[in-house]
Amino acid sequence: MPKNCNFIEKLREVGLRPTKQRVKMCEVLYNREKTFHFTINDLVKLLSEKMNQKISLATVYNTVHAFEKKGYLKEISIDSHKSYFDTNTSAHHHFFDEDTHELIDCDESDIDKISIRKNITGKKINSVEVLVRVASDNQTQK
Amino acid sequence: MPKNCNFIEKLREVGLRPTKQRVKMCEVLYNREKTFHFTINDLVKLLSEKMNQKISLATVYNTVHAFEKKGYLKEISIDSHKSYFDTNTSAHHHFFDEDTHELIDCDESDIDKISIRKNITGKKINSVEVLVRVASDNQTQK
DNA sequence: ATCTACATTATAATAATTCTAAACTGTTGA
DNA sequence: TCAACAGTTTAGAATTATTATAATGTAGAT
Ligand SMILES: [Mn+2]
Ligand SMILES: [Mn+2]
Ligand SMILES: [Zn+2]
Ligand SMILES: [Zn+2]
Repeated sequence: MPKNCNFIEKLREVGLRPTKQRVKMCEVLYNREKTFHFTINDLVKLLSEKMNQKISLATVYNTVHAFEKKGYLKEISIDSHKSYFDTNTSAHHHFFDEDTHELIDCDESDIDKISIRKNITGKKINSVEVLVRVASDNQTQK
Repeated sequence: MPKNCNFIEKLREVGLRPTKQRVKMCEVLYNREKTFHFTINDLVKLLSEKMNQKISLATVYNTVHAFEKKGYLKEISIDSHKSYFDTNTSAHHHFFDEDTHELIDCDESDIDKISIRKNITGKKINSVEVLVRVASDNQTQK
């Protein structure tokens, strides 16, 4: 989603009422250069601290899920104990930094197309995603 | 872990006291032909219903995490809302059936080795795992 | 048999998420 | 323009998964 676009229009296009809470959340999520990976907690903090916007927690959850359903956000499973969301809704792979708990997008050139030779009868493949877990390289005892 | 092995010995080997709760959990987890993928709830149900073994929920959590730390179990992140564990602790890929919420192991021949061309300075790769989400193929409107 | 460190248990506490029901607001069309 | 309605927000309660607490029990050693 480009910078400075009209979030009111965007929301209307998918049938979401452009309430001020939703518009503010769009600003936080999409007025940025790069993909944003976040937890609900990250988002609540950004809204209250950086944006000075008091939004009830229930609304943050509701809105995130509304955005997810409309294709504005994608949920990423990295850690069974917390939900991560991604403003990059296309199919893509991730690095996960186990030290900082940060997600990093891969692009096409980082990982070759995965070829799946297994087939499950009656089932179709919905997605194929790779997760590369990394951590600091601290056994350099030269 | 092979069938009918001596769980008491196995537990001692890694420094876990073979209490009756732990041995019973070993039986449920490892006396089976194939890899077992489960949630804590699945395991509690099996213990109480099938094995007629009353074990406190805290013990099930404690023991699962003790087994995880000792390399008897591996946690799998599939769904941010629930923890899945796997008796197959080797590096391997999965299919996840979104209809039944079942995990299926891939073997070597199912997916080629993944080549990672991205490098993050100061970080080493801990694991590379693929998750293939599948669901029933219901758009056969011939 | 006794001792001690570790394990189990019931229960309370915490954390993430969802529900509820009342108040509020964007949109529509008279 | 503005009443009416449907959809939205909200505070707070409820629910669910998980972890902590502290008393009791037990495996393994002597
Ligand atoms: Mn969710
Ligand atoms: Mn866990
Ligand atoms: Zn991403
Ligand atoms: Zn597995």
